[in-house]
Order: sequence, then C-alpha cells, then structure tokens
Amino acid sequence: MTQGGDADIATIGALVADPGRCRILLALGDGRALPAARLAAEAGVSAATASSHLGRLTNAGLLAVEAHGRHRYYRLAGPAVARLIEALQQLAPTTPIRSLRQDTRAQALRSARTCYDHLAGHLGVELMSAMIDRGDLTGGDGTFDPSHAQQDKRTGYGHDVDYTLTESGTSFVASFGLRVPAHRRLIRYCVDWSEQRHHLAGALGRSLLDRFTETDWIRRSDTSRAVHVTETGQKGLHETFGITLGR
Amino acid sequence: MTQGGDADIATIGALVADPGRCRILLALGDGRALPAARLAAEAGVSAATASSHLGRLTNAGLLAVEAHGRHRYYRLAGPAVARLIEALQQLAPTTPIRSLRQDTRAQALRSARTCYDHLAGHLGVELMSAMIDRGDLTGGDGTFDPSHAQQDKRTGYGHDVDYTLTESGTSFVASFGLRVPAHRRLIRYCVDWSEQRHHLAGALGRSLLDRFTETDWIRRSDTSRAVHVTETGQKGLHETFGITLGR
DNA sequence: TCCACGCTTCGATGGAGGTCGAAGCGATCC
DNA sequence: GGATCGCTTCGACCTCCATCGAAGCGTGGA
Repeated sequence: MTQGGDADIATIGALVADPGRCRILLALGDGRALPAARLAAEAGVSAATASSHLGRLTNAGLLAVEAHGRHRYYRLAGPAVARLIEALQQLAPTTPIRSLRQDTRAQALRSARTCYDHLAGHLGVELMSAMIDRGDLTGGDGTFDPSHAQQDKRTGYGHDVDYTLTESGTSFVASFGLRVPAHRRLIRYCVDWSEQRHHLAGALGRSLLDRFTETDWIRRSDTSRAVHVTETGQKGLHETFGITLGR
Repeated sequence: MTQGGDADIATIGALVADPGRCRILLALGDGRALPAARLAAEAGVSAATASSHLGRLTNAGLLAVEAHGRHRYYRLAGPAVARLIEALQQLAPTTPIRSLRQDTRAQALRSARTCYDHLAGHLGVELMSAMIDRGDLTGGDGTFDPSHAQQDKRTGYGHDVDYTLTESGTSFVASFGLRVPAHRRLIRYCVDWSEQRHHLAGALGRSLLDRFTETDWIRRSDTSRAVHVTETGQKGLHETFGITLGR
C-alpha cells in the first residue's frame, strides 16, 4: 500500500549515504563547478570510483555537468540540493566547528561571485534583470525556463537566441565605458546555481565585470570566487541599475 | 585531511538510505508519537527489523522515545529531522501527488494539536507562554532548554520543579471554570516537537483542553490529532490570554 | 503466580553496492 | 598523426547491512 513514490526518498537518501559522495557534495556546496579529477581528490577515491559516484549523482538530478574541452565540470543542480546538505549537516553528530565560517563563505558566494569571467550569484541575476528592465537587453523575462537549461546542459551556456542588445543597450555600452572584446559572442547566459535564473555571460558579461573592477565598484577575493561590493559600488549599482543589495 | 566531522553527514545519510526507515520517518513526519508495532506495520517489516531501525534512528538522535507502560512511543526528535525529510521529498524523483494535502495536514498539526490529553503545537506553547506572562505560572521563561530535554528523555515529560502555579493562577483556575483532577500531578510540560519550547501537560493541561472543548473554543478532529480553533475561540484566546493566532 | 503481550537481542542468510586496476574513448598538444 | 591527458566503462572482489525466526526480558492483566 505504501509503494510507489512514497519511499523514493530512500533512493535520494542512498546517494548521501556514502562518505565519498558526501565529500563531493560538500566540495560543491558553495556552488562552484569542479572537474571530475578534482572531485576525486576531494573525496579521496580513485578516478574510477569518483566517476561512478558522479554518474549516479548526475543521473539522480543532484548534479549538473558541463563539458569544457576534455574536462567535465560538475556542480550542484539547484538550491534544493544545497538545502539537503544543510539539513544533513545540522543533524550530523559532531556539529562542525567551522560551520559558521563555512556558512558565511557560502553566503558570500550566493550573494555575489564570479563565474569564470563574469558575475553570478544574486548580484549577477539582478544585474541581468535590471538591464532587461532598462531596455538594454530584450528577449527574455529573466526568469528561469527549465526547457532551456535542458537544451544547454551539454555546454552549460545559453546562446543569444533569447537575448539581444537593443539600441539603448549599445549606447549604454559606450557611455558606461565598456570595452567589449570583439572575438567573442556578445551575449551568453548561464543558469545561476543559487538563484535558478539567468545571469549574464559572454563578452558583455565579461566587460561588465572588468569595468566594475576598474571603477572599484567591486573587489574580487584572492582565495575564493566571492565578490565584495564596495560602498561606491552599492551607490553606483543603485543609481545606474536600480539595484539595492540586501545588507 | 577531510577526516573527522566532515563526512559524518554520510552516517546521517545512511539512515535515510533504507526504504523501511524512510517509511517510519514519513509516518512520524507530522509530529505524532507512535508505538513500535505500528511503525513496523507502516514500514512493512517484522517487529525485529523495525526494532533495529528504531534503535539506530534513536541512537543517532533522529528519533526520541517515550516509554508508556509496555509500549514505547517514538517521535521525531526535532524540527531539523522534519526539514531533512522535506529536503529529501523535494528531490525525490516522483513528487508525491498528495504532497499538498500532506503538507496542509502537517501544517495543521504544527499549528495546533493534541498531545495525549493536552494541547500542543503553536497554540500549546503560546498558551503556556501566555500563562507565564499573566503570572499564573512561574519558574520558567517558556523557552527551550536542551539540558532539561536531555534529563527527561526517558519519560518524555518534565516535572513541576520548574513551573509552579501562583496565587493568581489558582484564582484563574476557579474563575475559568477548570475542573482539575486531583489524582494527577498538577503541572507537567512536554518539549514540543514543532516548536522546541514547552507546552503545558499534567492535570492543568488536561483541564484546559477539556474546558476549551466545552466552551467550543476548539474542536477536535475525528481522524487526526489536529485541533480547529473556532471564531469564538480566537476571540476568547485573545481576550483572556492575549494570544493572536496567525491567519 | 502464571500467562499474554510488546519489544529487543541474537544468529544466520542473502543481496546490494563501494572499491580499484585495466582497458576503452575523445579531446588536446606538440 | 602519434603521444598524452581526462574521464568513463568493465569486471572482480569484498564489506556492510537489511531481513527474519527464535529466544529473552519487562510490563500488565487474570
């Protein structure tokens, strides 16, 4: 009588029943995307074992994978996975002493981080959303569309079929002092891990990150991918994009 | 290097890796306390197997157990366990169709329910807190103290060492029309599952539940332990105890 | 005091899956 | 285009644990 979907949570539970898999999930817990070899090292297992783990986790929808050259980058598939990890940590026998530090670090990454060469996290998606609101970009509503994520799972990037730069966007690029590399596709997007919405990638995304760094709106961390927004940056982001970051 | 507390979440994960154990946790998911035999039936396993599961879950701190006569009642040890179950359900492949109904049912139980013969849930803890504020009870601040929960894990009940009825409390008992059984300890408390705070048990707790039912402030469900607060009850609770229930 | 009942412990059985080396498969570099 | 690198697949081994019957242990009732 209690068959079917009822105890299927046990199949998810089985995935977090192995120390190696848990170490993989913890390594990805802050939203980074890491290659398989790195995760094998983190888990302390051979490449073969790690591959088996990664396959099962991906198959179950806990991880997403992007192929970049001959590397395969794995990341958490969504915030629900992070919630699961947090719930497990809360119940773990020895409450990790560095949980606070770990938490603030993860918090910082969720708030604003770099994703390769562009901005991600809350700041990243707010920025893209603001540019759409301003009329600089058009073609999407900035919300998450799973069907696109599905299409682009292989590369991890979205194309510019959905988003295009408007005329006012072009003039903004000039007035804001963006130096946009010509040899790259102008607009790409990523599905943001922590927000489940798009953030801006491509040449435009990169030039924005560069310009923000130049004008000291943001400062990048040496040790992690977290991004700190300066007071100047908070003011500027509010005036230019209407973005107010929560504390 | 990644030893110690790090991968201990896998030991928790292992507990939710078994369908039988998951069915047990799901059966307890709304905060009820059920005897071992009932849980064996819910899980679809023998008493021996269920006992093994219950032992492991209790040992790991996911379940709490109260001995009543020759029965042993198991319940979730705290809200963190419920959060874990919810996180798992969210990731489960087939999102259960009755999740909405199940959720509202759990919601109702969290809001107000009976616990044996007295009130628990949000209403239960608010009631006890209000009586302390009014000066009817004294000796505790109504917040959760883990050290007491530890002491009382064996019985599941707290003693009256912390809480005593004041003079004004005595007159309230009379004026409110409470008929307090003489042969029972007047004041006990339980650590509320969903609130992690104390709610009122003992003879006083029971007589309050009886009186509320008499005056039609609340109506008890036939099928579950959920409690419905009538309009009269909402008004009365507000006027007498200063309690305003959310929506 | 003896029996019935609820639950736990013990011991034996069987299946699921974590592990790694070796081989296979693309992609990249020189 | 051959060598190297990153990753996956395959096959074999072995440990862990879910399961149940039977026995043991309190509690409650007659």
